Amino acid sequence: MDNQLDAMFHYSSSPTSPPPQADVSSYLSLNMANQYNNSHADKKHYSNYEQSDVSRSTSSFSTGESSELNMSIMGSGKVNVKKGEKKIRKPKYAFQTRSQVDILDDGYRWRKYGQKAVKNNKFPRSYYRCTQQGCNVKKQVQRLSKDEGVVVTTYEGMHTHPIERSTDNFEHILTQMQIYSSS
DNA sequence: CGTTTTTGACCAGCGC
DNA sequence: GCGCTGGTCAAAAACG
Repeated sequence: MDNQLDAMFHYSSSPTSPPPQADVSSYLSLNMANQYNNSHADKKHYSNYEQSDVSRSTSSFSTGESSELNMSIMGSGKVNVKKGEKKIRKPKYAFQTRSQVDILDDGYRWRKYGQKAVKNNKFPRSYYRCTQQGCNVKKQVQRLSKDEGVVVTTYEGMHTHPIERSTDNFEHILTQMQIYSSS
């Protein structure tokens, strides 16, 4: 199989603050869209994201461990993650890749914390979280029931620590896909 | 034995 | 207000 790679960048509200992941985009010259493309019967609530915000500047997870502690009580619900923030707008970076495997190693260590089956999709969606303390980066992987070979990876937040493994950039990912595909 | 995955339950938001 | 969907937690199982 020819390792074709179709990557698309969805959403982006930081005009003056390119995330670390952006370097990946530069490699493939991804196209940026201003709207989050959901399935068909979407609720388009994703468009609620504001522009100017955040993100990295506010979070600064340096001592963000408290955020996790706050969520210790389920009854209290989630949210309230930011102490001084009133609204929670987190940028998402959807990454659509053509691959038979959903485990695209980007150099970070992820811990799966949930798996839910979504409607209109036969395959469940997996939720991952960066294992590094203080790094609240989340990632979710979903496969399209229509095309098994298409995997949508959505990154949320940005890492505040160096990658343990060699970055490899996207080239290595491509190599990985080749290996998996080859077998 | 420590860490990650699995899985069910739960909560919040939205639509009806 | 109820039901559906999506997102998260947490306990136990699985894995090295």
